[in-house]
Amino acid sequence: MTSEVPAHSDRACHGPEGGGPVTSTLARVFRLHRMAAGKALRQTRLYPGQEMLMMHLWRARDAVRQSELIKLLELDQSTVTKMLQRLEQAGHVRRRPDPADRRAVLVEATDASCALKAEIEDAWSSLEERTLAGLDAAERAALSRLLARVEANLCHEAAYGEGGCALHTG
Amino acid sequence: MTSEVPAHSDRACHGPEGGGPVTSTLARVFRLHRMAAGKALRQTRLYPGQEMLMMHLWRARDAVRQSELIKLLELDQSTVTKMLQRLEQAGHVRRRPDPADRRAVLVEATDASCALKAEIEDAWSSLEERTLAGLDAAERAALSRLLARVEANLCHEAAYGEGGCALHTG
DNA sequence: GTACATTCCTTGGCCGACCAAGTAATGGTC
DNA sequence: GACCATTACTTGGTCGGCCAAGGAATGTAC
Repeated sequence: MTSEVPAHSDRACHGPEGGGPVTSTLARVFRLHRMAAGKALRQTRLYPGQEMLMMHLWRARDAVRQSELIKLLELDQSTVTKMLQRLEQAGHVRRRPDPADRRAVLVEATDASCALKAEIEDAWSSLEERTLAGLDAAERAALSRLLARVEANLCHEAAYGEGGCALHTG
Repeated sequence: MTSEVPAHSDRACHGPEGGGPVTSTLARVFRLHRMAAGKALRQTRLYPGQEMLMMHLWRARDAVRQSELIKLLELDQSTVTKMLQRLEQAGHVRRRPDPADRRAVLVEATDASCALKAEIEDAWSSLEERTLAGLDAAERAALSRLLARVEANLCHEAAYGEGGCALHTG
């Protein structure tokens, strides 16, 4: 017994599984969203995913330890390393060794990158709005809440082998 | 020192969002979900994303044109090409030119791959269930419906965003 | 039937993301 | 001090995913 879901509101673009598993819907939604973000970001010369990192850097006005960044982004170490290498190459980020701990690396946004800040935040909120177009406040809250519960489920799942994801959602 | 869960994260595990976190929640949920899927799939030697392709192939019992597959998966041509090359290399897929149209390529699942079918579908429904754990039927339906609406928004975006839309007031 | 456009697929390049393995510094224990 | 585990980051590899550009067969118009 599965999917007596209505899920028939709109079939503009695709339709393979229609009301099928949330799983595949999730994948499609994410990809569409990422693509839209990528398109919006293209003029800023940032690649999708990098804007997240930069936003963390802008928010923390001081230099941030790379390990802290990794925890915040919940990404693999090596992923962040390579992203930072490219962002540094592009002049958006500066890295220097932490004098207090010679293993660590301190990262900060360059002044040049700050010029992008407003533009990116603008693009983000614009995309957020277009993503949620047609949903009223209650529906948005419901979506947010449901996604948070799903996230908690998956987080718990992931935490079984490792120790990660100290997730809490208000 | 006790070996309890550290859980001394100074900040909650939420991203850099002022008030509308759906966007970043979506990203995290998707990544978590994909990681869980990848872990479940590892024993089958399939990589995350490939199972989607294989499921389409298994569903269509006959050979499928690659272009059809691309439409079904809503992925880039080159992405599918490379996935198929790897799947063929791994023996999960067979490709042959379409005699009726020498541009086209016909793809079908190998018999060997069919051994994975049950296992993968099992893993999928299991993951689906764990993802939605704790949500009752109404909540699942609501989530499905909301995601579908979001998808429609983004789909519309992708279709018309090329140069026509220009409706967001900067 | 020749020229043009379209479709179908491949290649190469790039980035995000993972894992696995390795180096370097730090910390703790004896 | 010497030893070992932990932390912090890097490197190398692989895949999924995109774009851009190309080649080959097909379809269409003139």
